[in-house]
Amino acid sequence: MENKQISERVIERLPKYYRYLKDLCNNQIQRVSSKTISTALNITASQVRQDLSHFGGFGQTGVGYDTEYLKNAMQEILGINKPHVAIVIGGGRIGQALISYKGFVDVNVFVKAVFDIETEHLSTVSGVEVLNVSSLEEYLQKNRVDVAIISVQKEFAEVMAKRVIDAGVKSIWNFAPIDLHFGPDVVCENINMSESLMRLIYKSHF
Amino acid sequence: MENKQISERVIERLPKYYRYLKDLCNNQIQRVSSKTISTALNITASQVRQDLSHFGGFGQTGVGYDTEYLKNAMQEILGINKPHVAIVIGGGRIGQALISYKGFVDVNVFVKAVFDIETEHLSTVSGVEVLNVSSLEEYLQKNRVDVAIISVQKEFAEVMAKRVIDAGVKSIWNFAPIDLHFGPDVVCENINMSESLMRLIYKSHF
DNA sequence: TAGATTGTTAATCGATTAACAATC
DNA sequence: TAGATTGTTAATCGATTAACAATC
Repeated sequence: MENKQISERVIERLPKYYRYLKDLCNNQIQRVSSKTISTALNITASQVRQDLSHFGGFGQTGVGYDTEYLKNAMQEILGINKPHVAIVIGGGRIGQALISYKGFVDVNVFVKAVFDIETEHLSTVSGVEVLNVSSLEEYLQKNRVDVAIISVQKEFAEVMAKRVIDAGVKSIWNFAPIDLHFGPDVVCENINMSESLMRLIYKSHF
Repeated sequence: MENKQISERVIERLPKYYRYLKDLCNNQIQRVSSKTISTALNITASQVRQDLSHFGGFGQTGVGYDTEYLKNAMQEILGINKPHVAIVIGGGRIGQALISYKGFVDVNVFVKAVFDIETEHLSTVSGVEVLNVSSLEEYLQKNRVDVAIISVQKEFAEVMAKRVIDAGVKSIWNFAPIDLHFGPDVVCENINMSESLMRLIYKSHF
């Protein structure tokens, strides 16, 4: 879509802009300045304008930004204006929490199935199929899946990720405590709770 | 403890060093070079040496690092050599998953209690007290708590965080989809799943 | 000894901040 | 018009990388 290379730093802030703009829209606020955005997000106004200018000129000189317009633009930039289909690999505690996670709707993501080696113990959630991992490849052949959510133990994370990638999935959302990296055409985000907790404890020592 | 100001970038890598060193120790590998570490972690050898040198000289010129020694040093630097007590605020799906999360043991963190406005529906986990939020302040007065884990809806996250901070808690691990910031003597790490998912979808558009 | 590798200083690179002309 | 605020260019700052003397 965009072809300029956007730095990871900027990408990190994009969801924050979106979230804030959604708040403003919900509160019927129609205009906002880079200064106001920057204050809310603990960054500088310069940075806000720099970041946004990577994707185009959304504001009006002397006036600011139209919240509704900028919100919609952010939605498109992020790609969450279109629906995405996800499956969950691993139905343990975290997997279970994920399939009933409310936040998916906000970003237009729909979990369609959960896979595990043992399906009996899994409680069903409406709209989410419960399947055995053995049928993973078959499922992926028949169904379009945009995102595979990995919530298995760290020993199995890499091999499960490889299986879905071999079957054509291009996006991995990984909850196992191991950093997954793949080739250039597969994207991955790691939610590493244990690393986050270590950083918290580190920072608390001052 | 340390008084030099360590940049957020370095802090992000500390848990990764620790994890890798633990792996090496488990595999009975006794020595490692900055080059080997850097390859495993997808960074440069220079960076490894720069990072470690912030905390002292752990290696031996011409030889490398003793894995056991460096692992223990990292453990101390991170502060996870000492046990930390945590409580969970919010017994929803994420809260439930957290109280039975195995990863806590690795970082010497122990969840002692979970608080919710409705305690009946909460299944008990051995060693974890189930309590009503109304008794939060009383509990904090009687028990030492190092970390408060916030897993309530975003509307309640800030107010719950404030309550535990007022009661003396200095570290907040926040799972609500809102960035919490506090004064200089309170540290906070946000696990923002919805932001991570947006970044994943953004990156998948190339 | 020769090769390997550290810790540190200097050079480079990239990201953040400041400044300002354009303009509503 | 005067004040506000954008988008962009230039200046600054900080983090990463390179280089190398020290030394095992």
